[in-house]
Amino acid sequence: MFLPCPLSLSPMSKKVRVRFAPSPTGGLHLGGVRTVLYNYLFARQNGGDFVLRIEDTDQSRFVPGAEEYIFTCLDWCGLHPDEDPHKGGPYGPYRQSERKSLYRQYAEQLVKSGHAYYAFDRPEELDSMRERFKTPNNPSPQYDHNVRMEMRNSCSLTLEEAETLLEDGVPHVIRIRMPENETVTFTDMIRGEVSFHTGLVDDKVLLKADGMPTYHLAVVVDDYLMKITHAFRGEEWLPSAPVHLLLWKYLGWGSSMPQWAHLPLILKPDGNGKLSKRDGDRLGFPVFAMNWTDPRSQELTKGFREIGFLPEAFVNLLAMLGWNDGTDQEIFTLEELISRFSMDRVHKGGAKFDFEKAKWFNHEWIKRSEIARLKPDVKKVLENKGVPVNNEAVLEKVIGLVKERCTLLTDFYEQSKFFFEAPAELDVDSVKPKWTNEKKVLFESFVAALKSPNGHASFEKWAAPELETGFKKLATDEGIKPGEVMMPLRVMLVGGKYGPGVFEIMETIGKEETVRRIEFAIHQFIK
RNA sequence: GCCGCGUUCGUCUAAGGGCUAGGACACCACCCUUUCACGGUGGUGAUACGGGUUCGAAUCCCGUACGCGGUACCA
Repeated sequence: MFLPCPLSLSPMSKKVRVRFAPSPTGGLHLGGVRTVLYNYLFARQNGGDFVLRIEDTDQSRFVPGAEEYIFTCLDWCGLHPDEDPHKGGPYGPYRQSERKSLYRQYAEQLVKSGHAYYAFDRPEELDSMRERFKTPNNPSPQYDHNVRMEMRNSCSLTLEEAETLLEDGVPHVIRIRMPENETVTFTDMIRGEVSFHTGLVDDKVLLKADGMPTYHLAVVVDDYLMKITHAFRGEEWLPSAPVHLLLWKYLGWGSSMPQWAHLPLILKPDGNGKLSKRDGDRLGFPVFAMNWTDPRSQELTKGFREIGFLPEAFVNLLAMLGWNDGTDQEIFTLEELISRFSMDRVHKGGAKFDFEKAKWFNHEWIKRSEIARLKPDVKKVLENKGVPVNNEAVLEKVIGLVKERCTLLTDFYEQSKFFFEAPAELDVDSVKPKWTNEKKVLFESFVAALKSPNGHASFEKWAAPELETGFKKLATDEGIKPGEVMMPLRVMLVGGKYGPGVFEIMETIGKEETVRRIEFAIHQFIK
C-alpha cells in the first residue's frame, strides 16, 4: 500500500468516489440515467463508492415526489448508491437543503481572501443594468468586471457603506470575483485539454439572498467535503467549469480537486438539440425512465418501465449511447459493462436518440432472458389487462413459445392472451371467402376424433407432433390439402393470423378448450 | 453577439497515417416458415467544405461552414 509511486503525484490509496447529483424537479431523463450509469460503472470498476446527492438548493422549484421518484428509478435500473439521503453514510447529510448552514462560511472565506464580494443589487437593478449595456453586439450583458464597479457591491462601495448595509440586514448575495485576464485550463477525461479566458466569464452568484448556495458553490463544497475523486456531468456544464476550477483553487483545495468528465448530450432524433420530454410526447416514445405525473398539472409522462422495457435492456442501450468497447458486441449485462467500461472510449459528440434501436435492445433482451426472469413481469402485464393466469406451468410454456415475437413486455398481452381465454372475436374475414362445406365437415370430424380417439392413434397422445400428423392425415383422407385448413384452424384457436405453431397452441390449451373453440368457430364461418 | 464544445452511411458507431472505410438499427430483396415473428443470405447507404503536413490523411495542423451548449439569486 505504501509502495513508491514515481509516475504519479496522486496517492494510489485514494479511494474512487463519484456522485450523481440531480435536482428533484421532475421525471428522470434518459440522459440523467446515463450519467448515473457511467458514474456507477466507473465506481464499481474501481472498487469505489457511488454517492447520490440531492441538489435541492432552489426552493422555488421544489416538486413533491420528485426525490422519491429518483430513488425508485435507480432502484429499478439496479444502480444502487452506496450513500444517499435514505441510507445515509459518513459524509451526510446528502440533501443540500439540509446542508444549508455549511455553505455560508466558505462563501465568506472567499470574501475575506478577496475572491468574492457582497452584492446588494435588487432584481430590478440587475434588469436595468442588462438593459443599459445591451447592444446588438452584446445581447446579454453579464455581471462581470466590466460593470462590477457600477453596481452596488462591496467592490464599488466603501468598506463602511458595505458594512452598514450588511448590518442593516439588506438582502445580498455573494458573487465570485472572476479575474480579468487569466486562462484557466484543465484536462477533461473525455475531451482532453480545455481552456477558458476568465475575463469572459461572469461573476457568478455563489450564495443566494435566501442563504442557499447556488449550484456553483454547492458542487465544489460538497464534492470536497464528500471526497469526490471524479466528477461526471453533462456537457451543458462545461462553460461554467472555469468557475468551479477557480473555486477549488481559491478555497485552497486545489490538490484534491476531482477529475472532470463532461458527457456528451443525448439529442432529439429529428433535427438537433437536447432531447426533451416534449420530443418524446411529440414523437411518441418515452424520455423518462418511469412514468411521471406532474403533481401540479396531473399530466402523465410515460416511462420506459411502464411501456414495457426490461431494466437490463434500458441500461444496456443507455450504455451504448456514447460508448462502445471497441468490438462489435452490443449486448452487455451490467456485470460486463462494469468490467469493460472505460471513460476514454466515451464519445465526444452528442448522440441522437433512436427509439427503433432502443426497442431492438429490448427485443434482444427478451429473447435472451430466461423464462423465469420474464415470468413475474409477464404475469403482471397479463393481470393488468385482466387476463386470468391460474397455471404457472402453462404461463412458463407460453412465455417460451412467444417471447421471440415480443419487442416490449406489454406485447405479451397480444401474443399470449389467447392461451388463457378464448378469443372474443375471430378474424372471420380471412377465412370466410375460402370456407366450404367440405371444410366444415372436416372440422366436425376432427372434433369428433378428438373427443373419441378410437381408431385415431395420433389423437390418443395430446402432443403437438401427433396432433399435426393426425390433423393432416384426416384432411388428406377427406380430400383436402392440409395447407387449406391450417389458417382456419389458427383463426379458430387464436382469433387472428398470428402466434406460434397451431399445434403447439393446441397442446398448451388442452383438448377441452381446443374442442370448444373449434365447435364455436365453425358456425362463425358459415356464409 | 461573445465564449466553449462538437462534425464517419438516415441513426448508433469501428478504423487513433497505409482498408474494397467495418459492424449494428432501420429500409429493400431473397431463403426458411402453409400464420405472425425468429433466423439466414444479399443489397442500398458515410468520412461537412477548403487548404496545408506527408510517399501516403477519416485520422495531424489551419481556416470556413454547420450544429449544439452556455451567457439567471435554475440546475
